[in-house]
Amino acid sequence: MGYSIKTISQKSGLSQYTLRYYEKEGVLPVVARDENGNRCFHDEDLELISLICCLKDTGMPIADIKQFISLSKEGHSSLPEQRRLLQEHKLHIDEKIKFFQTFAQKVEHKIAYFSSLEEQAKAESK
Amino acid sequence: MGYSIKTISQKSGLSQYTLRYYEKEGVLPVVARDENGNRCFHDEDLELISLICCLKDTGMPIADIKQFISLSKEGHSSLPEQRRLLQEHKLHIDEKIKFFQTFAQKVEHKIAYFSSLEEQAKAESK
DNA sequence: TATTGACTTACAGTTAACTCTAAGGTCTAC
DNA sequence: GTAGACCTTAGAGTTAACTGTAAGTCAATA
Repeated sequence: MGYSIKTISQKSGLSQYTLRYYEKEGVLPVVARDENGNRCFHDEDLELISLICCLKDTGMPIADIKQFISLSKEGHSSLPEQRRLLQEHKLHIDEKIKFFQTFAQKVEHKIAYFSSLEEQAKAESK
Repeated sequence: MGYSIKTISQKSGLSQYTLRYYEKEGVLPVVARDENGNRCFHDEDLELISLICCLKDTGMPIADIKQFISLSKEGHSSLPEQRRLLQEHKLHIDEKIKFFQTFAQKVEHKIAYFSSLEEQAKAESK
């Protein structure tokens, strides 16, 4: 009946410190507690944490994630706004992918250039 | 005969603060000076700055960029090592692209889910 | 000649995102 | 009944990467 912070830390890859920090900052919604006052995570929390990690790892600042999460507490009326935020972020990710692809090419060219310099140096040393 | 720090700031998109900071930290090699002691950038610098931005924007920490740049001062003998670092980073970028593509899909699914919830809410309110 | 503007330095301050410490509560096993 | 593992909080400290400030130099212009 619920997961400890240790378990969630292992499952999510976030440290216990980070999980507490996220809750305190409102990046995570307030987590349920057991009879001893210890955090008691559920599957929905884990799912939300997975989404949060996804947003974070694709470059969304935690202040923005916080805003997104605070909307999800407001129920149905905030669905369009939540969707809008995700769509905006999706554009961001797509841009980043293009950007990364361009830069992967650039780095590849640079690598080829270094290879050619090495060949040249080898030829000269003969 | 050389660009001022202001010009380079405009061309590179890095602030003057950042350019000075990069030079001080060894992220940029030492920049030439004019007769007044002012920085005097050249096209090679601009090219190198462009590579540095590329590495930075694809997630290389500036400590690593610094290491890469310090190698380029050592001439031909360090070419293979420079190439190795770039190749390693290229793998990193490729991984990130895959990761981002996966997450773009995940976010897209979430958007679709929100849309369906909105439809449902609309239907219920009728 | 005085002021304006662009530059210089050294160094202090800021921001985001953790990360750790200290002091303490609760449960289980020996 | 105490040792050890787990949890709690408040708040301090850390790290990377800037960003800003203060005090000063220099050259061109009103």
